[in-house]
Amino acid sequence: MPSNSLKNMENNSTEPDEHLIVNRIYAAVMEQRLAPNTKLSEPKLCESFGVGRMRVRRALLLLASQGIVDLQSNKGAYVACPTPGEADEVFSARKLIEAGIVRDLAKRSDETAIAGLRHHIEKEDRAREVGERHEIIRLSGEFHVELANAYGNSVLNKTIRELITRTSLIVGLFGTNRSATCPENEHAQILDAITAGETERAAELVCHHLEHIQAGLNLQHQQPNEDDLVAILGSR
Amino acid sequence: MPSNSLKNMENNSTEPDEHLIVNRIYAAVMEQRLAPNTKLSEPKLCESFGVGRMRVRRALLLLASQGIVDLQSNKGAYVACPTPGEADEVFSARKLIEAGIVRDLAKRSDETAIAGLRHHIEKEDRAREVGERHEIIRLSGEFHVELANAYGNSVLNKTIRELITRTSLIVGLFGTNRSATCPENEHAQILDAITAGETERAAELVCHHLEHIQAGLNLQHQQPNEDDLVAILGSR
DNA sequence: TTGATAATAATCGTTAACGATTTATAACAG
DNA sequence: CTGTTATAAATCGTTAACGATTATTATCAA
Repeated sequence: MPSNSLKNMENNSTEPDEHLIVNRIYAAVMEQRLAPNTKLSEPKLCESFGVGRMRVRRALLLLASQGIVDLQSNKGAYVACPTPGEADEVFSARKLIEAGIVRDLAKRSDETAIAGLRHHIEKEDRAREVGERHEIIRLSGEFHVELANAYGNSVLNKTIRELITRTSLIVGLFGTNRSATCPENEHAQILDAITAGETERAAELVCHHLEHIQAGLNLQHQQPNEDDLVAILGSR
Repeated sequence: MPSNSLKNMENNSTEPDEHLIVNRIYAAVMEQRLAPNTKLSEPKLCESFGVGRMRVRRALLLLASQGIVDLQSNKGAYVACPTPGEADEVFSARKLIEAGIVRDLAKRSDETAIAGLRHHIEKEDRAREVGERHEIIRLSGEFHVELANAYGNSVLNKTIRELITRTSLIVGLFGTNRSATCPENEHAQILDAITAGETERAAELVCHHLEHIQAGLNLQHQQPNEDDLVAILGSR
């Protein structure tokens, strides 16, 4: 029941900023616990996070500026529903940026960064064995965040995080049954190319990797998700 | 007198969004009419744009999320003062993204896009002849925006616009007397490489171009700008 | 005159309240 | 029973007001 997944996000009450709210929603979208078109009503969010309306409103504005939520005037905030055109743009941008990142990473051959990425891939493998769906999805996307992390540029880091979150929305909308995660072992191949210092091959592998994800989508029939049905049929 | 430059920004009262405020401040920063560390007090902005405090506050939040302004708790909003480390990150990110863009542009060889860029360079040349400082600065930065525009990806477009604006702040802080604009004729060289379809050369030219700008900076002595002096000496 | 201290003014952050629009519910005609 | 209309509830956007903090000015001692 993905419509109740907001309940999982209580307030830690440690951070004064509204970035906490943003990060929580980021995480929920990344793990596909928040489906596209889910309504994010202000009163519900206020209660969930235990903060005033202003904080929630600011967080929603930030999320809207990043294409994660859609603010409809006088109607409210909804988790964004990327169009096929936007999906193209996101993948295109990701290919360009991530190819550049791995190219430079392969040039550097930073041992500790590579070790960290290797460790992450092991975590992915273990999660796949156990079969925790949310965990697999989360780690699968997080690998790409870790790539940007290893590069150590906060600007690109932020952009990539944003794009990966939007990718989660795209996969949630257009993805076929088993396309929610990255094709396995491709991450390992990319890392191998980086480790070997093969810059162009690493860049190509990343591009192909993203194209594989894109190929697993069905951009024609934007499948109406379950939440839509719930909204149409009513919940009581 | 750069401290009064806010006066030039009256409200058009056509657009309902607060993006208008954001864009005005963007433009002012790009043309270096708003120097780093300039205080953006809410009452002044409200009056300048003829809007309520909420709008101004939202705009400032958006600008802060993009690193253009710095929100200091209980003190107010100030035009950001990038550190040398941030400057490095901005240039590094720009090199990666813009190199990728021109590489792909050279691959495509889109006639109309090239014609548009050629036209823009002509405008730059004319402005240089006339000697309008603000105009030169604006067009010089805008060429890079036009590159992203030609690529036609709104995601990269937004990111590049953000980075170029931050570059204006960096040049304003660390730039030497005549380093405010891009080295002339380098834009033309880049476009020539794109037109000729020389992908790698175009990418290298862009990187070198950005490195030239970076080389014209003096990251050691962060020159205290005039506005600081005005604030110290008082204005009456 | 210079420096420190106290009082005043201005600004910021937040909360609460109000109208406006939308959505849900209920009543009713066909 | 279906479709429509009218009422009621809920939500959103905005404005106004209130403490709290900061900046400025004025006062006074050295």
